[in-house]
Amino acid sequence: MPELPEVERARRLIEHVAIGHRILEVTCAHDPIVLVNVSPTTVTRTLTNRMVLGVRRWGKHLWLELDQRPWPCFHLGMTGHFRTKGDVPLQLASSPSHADQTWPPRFSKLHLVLTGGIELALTNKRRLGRIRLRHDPEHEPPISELGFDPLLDLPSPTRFAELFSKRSGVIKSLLLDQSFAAGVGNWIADEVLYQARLDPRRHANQLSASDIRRLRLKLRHIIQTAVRANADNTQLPKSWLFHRRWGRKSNMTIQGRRIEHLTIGGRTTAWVPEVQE
DNA sequence: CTCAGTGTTCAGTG
DNA sequence: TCACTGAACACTGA
Repeated sequence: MPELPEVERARRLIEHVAIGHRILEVTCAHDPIVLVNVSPTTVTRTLTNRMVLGVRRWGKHLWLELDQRPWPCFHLGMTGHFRTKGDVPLQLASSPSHADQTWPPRFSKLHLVLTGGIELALTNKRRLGRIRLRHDPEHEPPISELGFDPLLDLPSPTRFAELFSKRSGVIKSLLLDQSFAAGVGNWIADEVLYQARLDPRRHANQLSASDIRRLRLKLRHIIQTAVRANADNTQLPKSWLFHRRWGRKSNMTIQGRRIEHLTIGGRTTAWVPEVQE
């Protein structure tokens, strides 16, 4: 599910419920796909009795800073969610509607009971998420291999243009490349290109200075807007392509203009030729 | 029944 | 080295 804004919401949720609390109990699923090179036993032993000091994010990766290393690192894949048992400000709650009352939830991969009676669970229905242990997450793969985070570390206009001049691939693929821009996923890439009025098939090193300037500002604007909305998609501006990119793929329009679909880099790309060509 | 999906990685090719 | 493709991973819902 998540692109940068959803992961940031998960970060805030965990920060809200876990900072300053100690982990009393850990239940970790036996799932060798989600758990990368680590056993459930080791995860449990590593986390039990630890104090949560911080919650950090870079791109779509999330990790906990504990009072003792190694630290747990998470990637949510397409269907990962953090859920909590107990009251949480509504805007931080995981998915807008989770009528699922069971606890711990279905597809739970990690379940933590913290001091103060708070419980936190990581679910992953489709098992594309990952849990890792790292001594220094920022300086070890996979996080060390990520590019800039558009929210935390957007390059200056000059630097941004430099990055583009060095890449020859198509811009849609470049935006999805996590070693270029960490946290951008399929719908954000399409939204940025639509709002910046750029054909997704253009090559990075053939953009003009003003193309690159628009792209940078839209990247920042779209991510900031989605993060301020706490990744509640219903709150995103009505004018955004986001609201119209899915559904039946025929006869879709935005402001009277036809939405077309292409496959670029193996992903469906929604775009509006009249605006972006 | 089939296929695509708010994602990533790896093998193979040019 | 870089860029691109397709497959794999696993499951649900249109």
